[in-house]
Amino acid sequence: MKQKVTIADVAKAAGVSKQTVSRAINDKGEISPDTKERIMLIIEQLGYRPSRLARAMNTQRSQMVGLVVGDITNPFFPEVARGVQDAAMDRDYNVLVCNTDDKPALATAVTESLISQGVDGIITFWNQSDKSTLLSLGDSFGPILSINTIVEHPQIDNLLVDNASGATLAVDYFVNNNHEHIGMLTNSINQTTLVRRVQGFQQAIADHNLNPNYIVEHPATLAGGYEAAKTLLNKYPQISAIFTYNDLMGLGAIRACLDAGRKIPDDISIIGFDDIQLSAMYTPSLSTIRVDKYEMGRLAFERIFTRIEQPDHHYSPLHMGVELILRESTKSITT
Amino acid sequence: MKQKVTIADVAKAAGVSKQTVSRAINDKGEISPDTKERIMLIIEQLGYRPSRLARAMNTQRSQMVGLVVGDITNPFFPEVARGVQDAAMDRDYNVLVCNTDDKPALATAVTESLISQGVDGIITFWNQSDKSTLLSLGDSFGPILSINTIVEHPQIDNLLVDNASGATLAVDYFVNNNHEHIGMLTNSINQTTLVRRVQGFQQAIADHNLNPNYIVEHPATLAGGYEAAKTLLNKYPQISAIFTYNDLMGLGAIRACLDAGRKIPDDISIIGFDDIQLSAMYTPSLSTIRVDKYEMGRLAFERIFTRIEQPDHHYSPLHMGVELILRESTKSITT
DNA sequence: ATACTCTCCGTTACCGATCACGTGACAAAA
DNA sequence: TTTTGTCACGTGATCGGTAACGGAGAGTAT
Repeated sequence: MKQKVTIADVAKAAGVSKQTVSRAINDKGEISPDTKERIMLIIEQLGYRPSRLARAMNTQRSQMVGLVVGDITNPFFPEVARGVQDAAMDRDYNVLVCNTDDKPALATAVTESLISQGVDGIITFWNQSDKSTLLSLGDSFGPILSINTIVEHPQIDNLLVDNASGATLAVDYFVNNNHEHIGMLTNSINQTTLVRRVQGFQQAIADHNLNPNYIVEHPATLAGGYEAAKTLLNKYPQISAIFTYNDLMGLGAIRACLDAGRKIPDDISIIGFDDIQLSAMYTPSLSTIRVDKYEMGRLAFERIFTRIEQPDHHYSPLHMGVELILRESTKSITT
Repeated sequence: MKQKVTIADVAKAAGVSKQTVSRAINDKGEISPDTKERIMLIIEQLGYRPSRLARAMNTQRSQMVGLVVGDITNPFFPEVARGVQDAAMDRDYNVLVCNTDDKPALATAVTESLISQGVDGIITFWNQSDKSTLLSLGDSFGPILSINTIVEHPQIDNLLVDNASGATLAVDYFVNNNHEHIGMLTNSINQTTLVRRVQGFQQAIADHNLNPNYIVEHPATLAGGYEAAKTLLNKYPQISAIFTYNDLMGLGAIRACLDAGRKIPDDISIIGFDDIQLSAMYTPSLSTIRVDKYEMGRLAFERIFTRIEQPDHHYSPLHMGVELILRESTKSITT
């Protein structure tokens, strides 16, 4: 039992060659409608499922892509993953998902594993400054889409979130609403994404000639945001607005403010980054810089797919815009 | 450029046969330490990566498993996925993740796709009453782990969450805290998980001779929970405790209660199900029946892995216990 | 010296598809 | 009648590994 039906079985049952069966299932080459119909019927009866493994051996296309994320349980990633998966399904591709916990060693290991597995392309959140590994993989492997980290390589594509613009949006909003002491909570782990958000923040602060020293760093978690906000408010009580590295920190900051007896948004305004689902449901809900994560996933797959089809074409980097979403953690002055 | 290094290249470079190289990388068969070391060195130099595709052709093991979930953006699933992925990585396996949106047609399609892709086993949240598809897949394919739906088949394993016990825990808690009018919000989509939770609830209610009519059904979302709770409270104002199908509905119910001017937990107590991350962070935080999702994922993979290694052994169904987590949405009477 | 064992490694076939080419039948054109 | 062409399908090689088996050479027992 359970011995799988192969193309040879179908061929024998239909009294034709394997090649003809292959033609029938792939709609390729010359084949008479009669024969094809007959073969398809037999395929149905036998429950034959073509092996993509075997097909991949010849075509050098496994119809799989790898998706490398930091941690799928981080609310940011599932939406991206879903976008990738949906786009992949449209193209009859499957997606292998791996986590790195933002550890460079793990990132390298899982990526190698994916390549070994035979994926046609890899979408990776490469959130580390070291690009050498990626570059050599670009040489030895091929289609890679690097999100967040710009890598110059003929086989590597780039997708970038407008992190700096997001920071500018937040700071400008604060300034327009008469905030003069604006703080930021940043991630203590050095990541390319972080750098851009912080630099954007600092640039915007400088543009408005404000005090640039209200920065505290902590792990980018809810607890980290809580601690960071507490520290910031203790040190600089005059602060009336906080921009956070991501929404998790923003939510932690909200709790810290409330626990410290500061009212939101009357005493303190807070803007996060990413717009994870939780932010809209929180009490009070968190204003944030939205990134369209689902669309990002779809875009990422479409690009890597195009690259797989046309490897040597030149592609320009993809940019994901951001959007300021105002909710209960900010209060606009009435005009 | 980019032409992949094959085992033949390594063999030629080392002046040995492919078989010997194979022996070197797999530590299998007789090979002298010298030769092996020499080959490994050349592998390193050439940047050779064995193709799992090719290996899979012979061994009939792709070292991939499929994970079929309802929707990876549903906060319940990422943790499960992470558990599966971590356990898989320990065994040098990769995981293909697919979504079904709980649509039977999609579930069948993605499962077929996974099999075609060559996975060694499939872990699926098969949340529909129709088992025939699963049974025939069990015949024609092999190792499948069905979560939530019991399927009797020599090739299919089962993993069950103690849904009924969870409901009992909730009702018993309510009763012990002097609640007499206990309602439930249920999912309007008919799923096996739902049935068990509702039956458990009804049984527990019956055991305590309480009114079993306080049930309202709506989609199992935040908005659905909101509407359902509103309806329930309008119809039966005497209700003082609500058990919800899942946490999302529970959170929606909290909002509805607050909007209706009912205090939580003073006027109304609420218990959800699943313990998604959001529940602990909400204001007020939601009491719930916790399911250890990460562990569930790990267990699921370990079982399917064991099954892959020993297909014809008999395995008993796995049970995941649940736990009552008390938070701010419930108030215990002081003893 | 012969036979036997044990190491170590090579040869051949094969996994399940596809690709490039080859072949036979039949019809239209010369 | 021969040539040319087209259609429909078959043949053999191939993708990159592994399983099964076989064989050469060194060492040991008879």
